[in-house]
Order: sequence, then structure tokens, then C-alpha cells
Amino acid sequence: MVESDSERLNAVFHALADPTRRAMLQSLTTGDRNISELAAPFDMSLEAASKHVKVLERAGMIRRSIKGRTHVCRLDAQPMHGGLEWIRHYERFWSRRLDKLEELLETEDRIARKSRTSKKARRKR
Amino acid sequence: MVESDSERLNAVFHALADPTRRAMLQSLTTGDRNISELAAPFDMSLEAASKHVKVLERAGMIRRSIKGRTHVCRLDAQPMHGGLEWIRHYERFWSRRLDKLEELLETEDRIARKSRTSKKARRKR
DNA sequence: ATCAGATTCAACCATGTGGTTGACTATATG
DNA sequence: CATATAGTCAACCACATGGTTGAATCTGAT
Repeated sequence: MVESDSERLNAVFHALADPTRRAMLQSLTTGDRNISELAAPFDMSLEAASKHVKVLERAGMIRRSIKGRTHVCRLDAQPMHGGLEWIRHYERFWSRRLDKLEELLETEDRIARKSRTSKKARRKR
Repeated sequence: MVESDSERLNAVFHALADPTRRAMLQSLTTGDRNISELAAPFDMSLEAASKHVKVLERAGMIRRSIKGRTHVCRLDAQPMHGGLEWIRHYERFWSRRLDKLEELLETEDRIARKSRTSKKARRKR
């Protein structure tokens, strides 16, 4: 593999960061599509859609086979696996109740500022 | 919720598409960090790191509380949940064996090109 | 041979991104 | 008070992104 895991993650997450591309992947779950079919739902030029397809291809999530004059795109979800695994490492940070942690940190706050006077600006934005 | 699910996904995936930001999140799993601490491991200006933090904040994955002159950042993994769920919908497309599907589609190819002569260019790029 | 279809290529444009730097604000400390 | 520390803001830069258009390519059909 020339491409590092990190680069692959960059490409996958970047590709998924656009709603047009997510919709294209969705569309591919029900079968292969050529470029025109993938482009059809969107109010943009064929070329613009074609670029989105290329981004998905770069990320490895679309494989293309050329049949005559049409380019048939097939979903390859494999690269998403890496993305899912990456995110999964953080699952405990939302699945566990964090209230206790919050509490603890609040207490630490108070300790850290123990011999100080004010109860000043502590939240913003 | 003003922000649509789609917009939230855009922000989350976009934030995760950068290795600096992923490393910052990683760093936050072991405790809160201020901006300087988050920036320290990277060979870039404090301001550049600060911008990365802002991107993570926009995606809701970092919450900031200002204590005196330092900005304390805390991980909030909740928004990742949506990203994980989105990807999870595609899990079956890589967890199931797809060889049979491949086979089937190859056959279809052959049928589609049945009465033709050549075995011309079928792969590219 | 001709014409229509599917798609890419190349050039262009506006905007976003990731980075820099210098000036500024606010807070902590001697 | 003076000075150092933590961060932001604003301007700037190079490059990527998402979009357009017009021409070119290749294939299929008449």
C-alpha cells in the first residue's frame, strides 16, 4: 500500500463531507449507476457531477468499469471501514455517561482557583 | 436545532478529514488541553493550530471554556455519533462477502457484450 | 459516413482552506 | 507599574474545491 492509512482517512472523510457525494453513495447502494444516472438528481452540470465521482473514486469508494461509451460505477464500501473504526475509538466518549466526569472537572476547577477571589467569566461563545 | 443533520455531517466529516485535527482529538481523549498544549506537537504557528481548533469547535467536537487567559478545550464526541451511524449504514456492503455479486456482474458484462468481437480496453487510469 | 450519446479535458472563476505574520486584547506575575 | 503569557484578529498568500462552459474523444446506431 503506497497510500498511508492517514491519507486514506483524509480522502475518505473528505469525500464524505459533501452531501452530493453522500447522496451518490446512497444511490449506489441499490445498484450500479453510470455517470449520467449519478448526476441526474442534482442541479449541476454533468462535468461537476463527474468531478464528485472522481473524488469518491480517489477515496476508493467507487470503482469504475468502462462499458462501451458509458462508465459504470460500483460502490466499494471497504474504505469506509477504516473511517468507522477510527470514529469507533471515540464511542466511549459519548456512550458512557459523562456527568461524573463533568462534575469531577468542575471540582478540579474550583481547586485550581482555590485561593483566588472572583467567580469571573467562565463561559463564552 | 438550526443546523440540519446534513450540515452537521458536513462539518464533522470535514473536521475529521485533516490529520492535525484528528491528532488533536486524540490528544483530548486523555484530558483537557488549552490551545498552546494542543498546538505544541505540530510544526505550525499557534494561530494555525487555533484555526484547527475552531474547525473542530464548529463541528461541535470541542467545547471551550475560558479560564483567565487560557482557553480550556474539552472533547465532545457526541457529534461523531452521527458520522458513525451514517457510515454504519454501509457496513453490510463490506462485511458481507461480495464475491458472488462480483461474479454475477461479470456475467452480466459478458451477456451485454455477447455478439461483439473484441476484448478491448476495459480498464483505465 | 453521419449523427447522437456519454464522458472527459482544459480553461476559467469564485470561494474555501491551511498556512504565515504583525498588531491587538486580556490576564498573570514580579 | 511593567512585562511576559495566552489567544485572537486581520490581512495576506498559495493552493484546493466546486462550479461553469466549450471543445474533444470515443462509441453506438442509422
